[in-house]
Amino acid sequence: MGVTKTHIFNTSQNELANAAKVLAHPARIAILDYISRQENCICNDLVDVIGLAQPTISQHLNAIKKIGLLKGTFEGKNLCYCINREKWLELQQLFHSFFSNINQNCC
Amino acid sequence: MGVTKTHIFNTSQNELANAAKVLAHPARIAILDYISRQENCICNDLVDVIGLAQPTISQHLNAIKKIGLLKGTFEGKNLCYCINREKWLELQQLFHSFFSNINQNCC
DNA sequence: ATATTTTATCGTAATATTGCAATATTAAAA
DNA sequence: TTTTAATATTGCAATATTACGATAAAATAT
Repeated sequence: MGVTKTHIFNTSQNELANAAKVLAHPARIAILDYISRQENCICNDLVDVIGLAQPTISQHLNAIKKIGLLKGTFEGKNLCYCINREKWLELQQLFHSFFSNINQNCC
Repeated sequence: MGVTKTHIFNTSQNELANAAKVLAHPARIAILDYISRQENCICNDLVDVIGLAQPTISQHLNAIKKIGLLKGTFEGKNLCYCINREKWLELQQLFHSFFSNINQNCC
């Protein structure tokens, strides 16, 4: 026990939950905030900007990457993290419809 | 170690992360989905509808309650869970502005 | 008053997340 | 080729989350 029973929920419920999980840590919010403020792609001031150790930042970036929210070059020194706009809009839409499809005639 | 360093992040980052944390489990999405489909307040078919044990549902409800997303009567048999619309709209706005404030001129 | 029904809490086990030091890997620079 | 700089991976410790059986509490019904 202690493991989420994903199989008893439908795809869109799991999808939204997984997306929310990525946003469920202030470091990842801060990382996305920071990347969004850059005109160009960032390389990595993230460790300095955020204030967490490099391996920790790397793990958070990986979590963000895993759901496809980042694109760019991920090899070597000149790597370049960017928001994947398509995925971004997709998630925006996902959250939007979740928040919109609530019955307003309650209580 | 192993504990989130909330103090190094700002209020709105922590706020959004905490809201996302509530949505970061399919059971809680399913619960909110279900409540939203009811014209009236629900009492508790949730255990049957969702398919998790009663203590587990109770815990999930508590997590949703804790950030103020539910209102109603919480005592006794005739209890009544409802979406707190004010908080709901607040969260909707929170996510909306997060998704909107992303720089589109990247990569 | 005594069931009955409904929800909450406690205790516990399994798993997941967070964080970092140490180390490995990778690619550019010297 | 050897540094050097940047990122990834590994291993581990601390904490959080998820889930449920057992039990308690609370309110209605009998």
